[in-house]
Amino acid sequence: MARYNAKESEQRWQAAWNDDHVFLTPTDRAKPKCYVLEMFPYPSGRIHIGHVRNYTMGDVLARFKRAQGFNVLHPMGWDAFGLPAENAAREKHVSPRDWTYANIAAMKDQLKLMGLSLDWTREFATCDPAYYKHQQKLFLDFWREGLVYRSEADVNWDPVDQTVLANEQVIDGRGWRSGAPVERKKLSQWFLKITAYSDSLLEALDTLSRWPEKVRLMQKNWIGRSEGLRFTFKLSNGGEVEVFSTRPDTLFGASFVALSPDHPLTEELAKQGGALARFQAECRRIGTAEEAIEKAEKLGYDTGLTATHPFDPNWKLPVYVANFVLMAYGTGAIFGCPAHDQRDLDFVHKYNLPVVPVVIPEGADPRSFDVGNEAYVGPGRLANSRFLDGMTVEQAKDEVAKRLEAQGGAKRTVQYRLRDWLVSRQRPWGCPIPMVHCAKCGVVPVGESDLPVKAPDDLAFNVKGNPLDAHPTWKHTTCPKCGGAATRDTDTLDTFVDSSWYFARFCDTNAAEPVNREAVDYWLPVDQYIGGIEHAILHLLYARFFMRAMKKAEWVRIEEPFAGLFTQGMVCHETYKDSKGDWLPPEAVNKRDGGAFLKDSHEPVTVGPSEKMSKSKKNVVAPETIIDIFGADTIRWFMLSDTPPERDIEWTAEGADACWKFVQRIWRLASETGLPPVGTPVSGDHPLRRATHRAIAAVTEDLAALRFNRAVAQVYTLVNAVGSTQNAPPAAQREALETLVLLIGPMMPHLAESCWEALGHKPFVATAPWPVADPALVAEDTITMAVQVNGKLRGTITVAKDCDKAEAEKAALALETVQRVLDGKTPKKVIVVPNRIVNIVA
RNA sequence: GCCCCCGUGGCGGAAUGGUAGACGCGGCAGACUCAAAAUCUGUUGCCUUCACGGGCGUGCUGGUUCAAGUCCGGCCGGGGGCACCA
Repeated sequence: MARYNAKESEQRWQAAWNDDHVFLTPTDRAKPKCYVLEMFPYPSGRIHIGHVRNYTMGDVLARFKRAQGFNVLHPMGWDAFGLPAENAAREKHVSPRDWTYANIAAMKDQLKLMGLSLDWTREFATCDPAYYKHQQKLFLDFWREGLVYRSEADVNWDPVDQTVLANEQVIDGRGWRSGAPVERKKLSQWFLKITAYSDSLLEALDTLSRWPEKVRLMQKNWIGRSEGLRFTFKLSNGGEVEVFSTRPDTLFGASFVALSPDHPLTEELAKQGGALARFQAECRRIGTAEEAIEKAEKLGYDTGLTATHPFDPNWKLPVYVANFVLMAYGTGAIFGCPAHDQRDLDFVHKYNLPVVPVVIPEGADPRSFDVGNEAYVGPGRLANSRFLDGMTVEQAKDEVAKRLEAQGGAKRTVQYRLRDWLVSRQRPWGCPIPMVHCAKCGVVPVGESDLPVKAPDDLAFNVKGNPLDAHPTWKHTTCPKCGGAATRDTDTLDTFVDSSWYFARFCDTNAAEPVNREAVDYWLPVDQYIGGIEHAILHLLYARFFMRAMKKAEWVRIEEPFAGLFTQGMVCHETYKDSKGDWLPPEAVNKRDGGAFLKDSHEPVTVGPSEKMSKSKKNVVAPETIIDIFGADTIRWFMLSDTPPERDIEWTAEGADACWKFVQRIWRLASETGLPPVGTPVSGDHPLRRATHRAIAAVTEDLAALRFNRAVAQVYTLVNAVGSTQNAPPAAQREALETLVLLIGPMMPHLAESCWEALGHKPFVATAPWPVADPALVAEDTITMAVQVNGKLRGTITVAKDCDKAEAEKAALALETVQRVLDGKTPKKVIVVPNRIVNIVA
């Protein structure tokens, strides 16, 4: 019997699927739909093993749903704008476009080796003008709907990438791509009004039942809703200042008012120059980097002004400018209550201001309660607070709000941490912002008939700043409104805009408008989205916002783009170092006799922990290499086996060998001769038939729940059953083997086709219906029940399914082991859980 | 600092409160072979026993329950998210 030739088989079946258009998206609307999507890749030029894991999972699901009779949409495209193309352009003197499309071609070839059931006719790249044309249209729609605005603001400036970043793209005070500490700059920039949907984005999280709890929680924290009160303090200079507080109950514990260094009032006071202006500059210099914040002392500048306590005209509070007050949150001004806020407490210790506890924990004495160095933030009763004394925190909050609202100038509000999405990027390889700046008319949108606004091809990349801005002619245009001379906006959109709606475009990639409404109504939302956890906030929040904005612009009717979300784990590998401490690639290492050695010199190698595959640690394996050795099915099987899909998986050579052996084992079973012909009726009740139908039920359930590792285990169980019942009736053997092939179809599609053919069937498994389990063969008719005495296992009994309790009890008590332990005593109590357990309490 | 998740054999991991360790890797023993590879069979949590058997076992510790890996409290360890957000 010939060994299974994966390479030959895989090429053959990939060609056959392609020739027969097996994976084209159905156009009928009669069947239920299932939209399966994996996060589309950035075209770096090579697929890495993380892609393989991601796309294998998606492909299994797509094939499984197709077999179950769904109309499946399973497309692929390219998130193609971005900085690496510009860097390549600068270093290799190629155009970003040529570089990107060459990478796409190379990656597509590699992806095709995996045998993914994708509809390639829907492929597009976000850098195609045919795509971003519609994105520009959406931008203009959003502008019309009031969801786009331009504003001068403090922005996060990445000094390495020479561009601004959104808040979500600043990780620990550093640029998400460059890793450079982010600087603050004041620039006029484009924003998308994501905060218009703060509440909706927050509340709808509860409806996303098929999202990981973790991701929902991360988004919830990111949006950061808090309820509080806005109210004003009158100032000694005749002005007033509005503050925001979530703890208005602590108002009688106030000891200062603090303004942000960027507060308009601070600006005004600093105009006179001098110490305050210097203080202000100092605060700005420190920036937003994590280390800076960690080390930065709470610093204040006493303005000399005082603020009048809203409940006591004779009570004056000092007004400081403080470095820890953020202009972007609340009103940019606060009142400080040191006893019940750690930050305020640190501040007053420095400036010797009073600390008056006003919330006293249950059981403590109000006269002697002292917070010491740790602010008390727990519940309790109000004290030292005049008319609030004795109230709970909640009652006091309410009372203060009521009274201040009555006095005027106060308002209960909800405050969010979420900021608007800054989408301007000073980069040329992106979607140009379709706006024109006219001296006479101001900002004017480009006419829709003039879309797409395309960037020129002849960009110079050796310039400082944005090559688009530096281009000699491109930005000069005429005003769409008055026809006079005007300039184009030279910023491009954040590439996260590109990925915020691509899944909607996939529904009809030929649509003349941004989307085909009929197609999106049918296909959206995406039923199962699969990708990395690293997009938990950025991409997934932006896409949720985009759906809402597109709904407002009447392109879609839904608000949530992804009904199901799955975040898969990373692929890891052991790390290796030689005696000099330099990293070694896995292929240079030979593992034997419990040790690891260099392949050529037999020098011992230090084996380090398994870590995410990365170039710097050299612990990478190239997908194309392992596909070349084992074939795609082996790699796919590895990616699905053993480790639950949401966890990190470790790639090992032994594991790959084992998967390869299993491929051969299935091939040996399926290519056996001596089976009755296709269509031989099978009936009766044989253990092999039971194993077969139990496998159908279990694999079906596990695949539907994306428990691929368990589905794999169930397949092994069936294979073991086939192997150990060689004397089963031939028809039952055929049934078992055919079932096996159908069950592995989504996971090892090429092997399945070859086996299907060997079993005498016509192609394709890919279009064959999913097997259905016979309930009569899945159900057990005899049950093994555990018998415990005082919770300790003493034996088992075999009884008829659903036998009555008395019968089970009698059988259990009859066990010799039970009798020995009971030693003649009568049990106090016997608990019988039908079909499960008998517990005898002695 | 705040919030969240996870701790099960040598390893990856199973287990609606009901026989802990399914399935796989690795190990051990055997068959086939001149030999090896490949394949097949058996075995494999720990301790104890010639054996039958017995005891102990899901990070530690208390609790709820006839019954706890699973539920609740406290601790220890690992990972992640947010972080001057008033």
